[in-house]
Amino acid sequence: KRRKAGGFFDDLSIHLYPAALSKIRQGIFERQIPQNGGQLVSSLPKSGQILVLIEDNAIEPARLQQIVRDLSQKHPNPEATYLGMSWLSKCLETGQQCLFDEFELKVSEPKPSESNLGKMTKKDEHPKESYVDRNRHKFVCAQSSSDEATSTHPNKLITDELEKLAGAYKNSNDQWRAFGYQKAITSIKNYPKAITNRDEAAALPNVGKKMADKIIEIIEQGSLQKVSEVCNNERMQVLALFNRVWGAGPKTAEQWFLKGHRTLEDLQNDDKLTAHQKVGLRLFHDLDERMQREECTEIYAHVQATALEINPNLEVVACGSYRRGKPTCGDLDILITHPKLDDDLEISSIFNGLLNRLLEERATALMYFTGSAHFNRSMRLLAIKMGMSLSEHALVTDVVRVNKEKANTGTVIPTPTEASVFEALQLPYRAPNERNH
DNA sequence: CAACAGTTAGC
DNA sequence: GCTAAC
DNA sequence: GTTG
Ligand SMILES: O=c1ccn([C@H]2C[C@H](O)[C@@H](COP(=O)(O)OP(=O)(O)OP(=O)(O)O)O2)c(=O)[nH]1
Ligand SMILES: [Mg+2]
Repeated sequence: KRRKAGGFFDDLSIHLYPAALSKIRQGIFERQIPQNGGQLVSSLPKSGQILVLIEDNAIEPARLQQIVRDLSQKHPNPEATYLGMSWLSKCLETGQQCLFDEFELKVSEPKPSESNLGKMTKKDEHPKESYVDRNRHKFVCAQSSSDEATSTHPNKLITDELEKLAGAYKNSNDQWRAFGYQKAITSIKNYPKAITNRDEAAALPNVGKKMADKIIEIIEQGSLQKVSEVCNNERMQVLALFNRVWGAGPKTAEQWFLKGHRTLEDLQNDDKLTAHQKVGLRLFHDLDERMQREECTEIYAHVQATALEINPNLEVVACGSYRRGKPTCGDLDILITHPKLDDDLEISSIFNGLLNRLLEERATALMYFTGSAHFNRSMRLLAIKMGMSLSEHALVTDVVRVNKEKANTGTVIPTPTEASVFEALQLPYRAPNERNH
């Protein structure tokens, strides 16, 4: 492990560019470079000699060129040298600093024949559908939510059992396994017939081999062995209870359990609660219940009236499950905006700027706050696949992601209405009550 | 084997 | 930076 | 957990 004197990377500053670089290779290189005298640089400096290493193993030359071009524009540094990662591999193999020669990546202008214009004509000749165009209909945001198929559908026994596992995994900090279960459960709920065999199950979207086996076990045995193994123990029961405290999640629940806490009373006697958790405990039973829609209507009327007394021009909209028409609501989500038309010279330019944003962001904020959460995640995932990004602030296009990180933040698409957001994503419009996913 | 949404706030 | 919330 |  000790740093060798006279290593073959002595006095070299090296940056590993993460695009297309697997975590395993990255780990190896991050250990090897300092061991041989090199200096790892985590961010790109504006000046000074630096070697920028880019994965060139199994990557299209055009993509490689694009990365080099982007880098030299975003982090201009005349003393930077761009090299393929294979140079590093060769150095490590041969135990010496190899010549840059064929490994050096030069910044080149995109060839006119490869430009967008060229691509467009090529596309027109072969109107092959893109991945997104072929799969857009599979996103839940492209479909209307089935109005409560959830309580009556023919595979209820199966989804009830799987939901127990999904919840257990969520409560124990296995969010992605829980996410996988949840997607499978949604597919099963939308399937109109009672499932009878393994292939039928595995044919459903987001149901793989392991899930299909579980489904068959539930059909044949009436229950799943795994459910009792995972859920029926003190730890899981206590985690489920603690996760219902507002302000506590899987991590805190686990800590509390390890500290020896088992009941809400134990928690109340803990002197290390956050402000949120104290509220969560005090209102535990209140927050655990959902309100009737009618109660929300009353609360909304009160909030709206109060807001309008302050400024009669305010727009006050009830969002969340209420706007989606649900008969019960966990809370009431209210979006307040200001329908500003012209800059008001009576107030500061900073405040005018904020009011303009309130107007520009109204539709994306309304989309976000109306949900459901699952619907939002689906629509945001579709945006990613289309090279865009959707948040409560804006829909942005031409986003370039390098390993999920945004390398280019893109351009805001104006979206004056909810319908314009659906349109930009080439989705059929869905009214709020069709977003109950 | 990486991705599975994107943001804000408390501590 | 981690954790939790929306 | 499933997918590409
Ligand atoms: O993880 C989340 C949680 C919420 N939201 C959005 C969608 C959701 O509809 C809205 C309000 O959140 P809330 O938790 O109140 O959900 P809800 O849909 O109103 O359901 P509930 O009846 O439980 O309040 O915020 C998200 O985008 N992501
Ligand atoms: Mg709500």
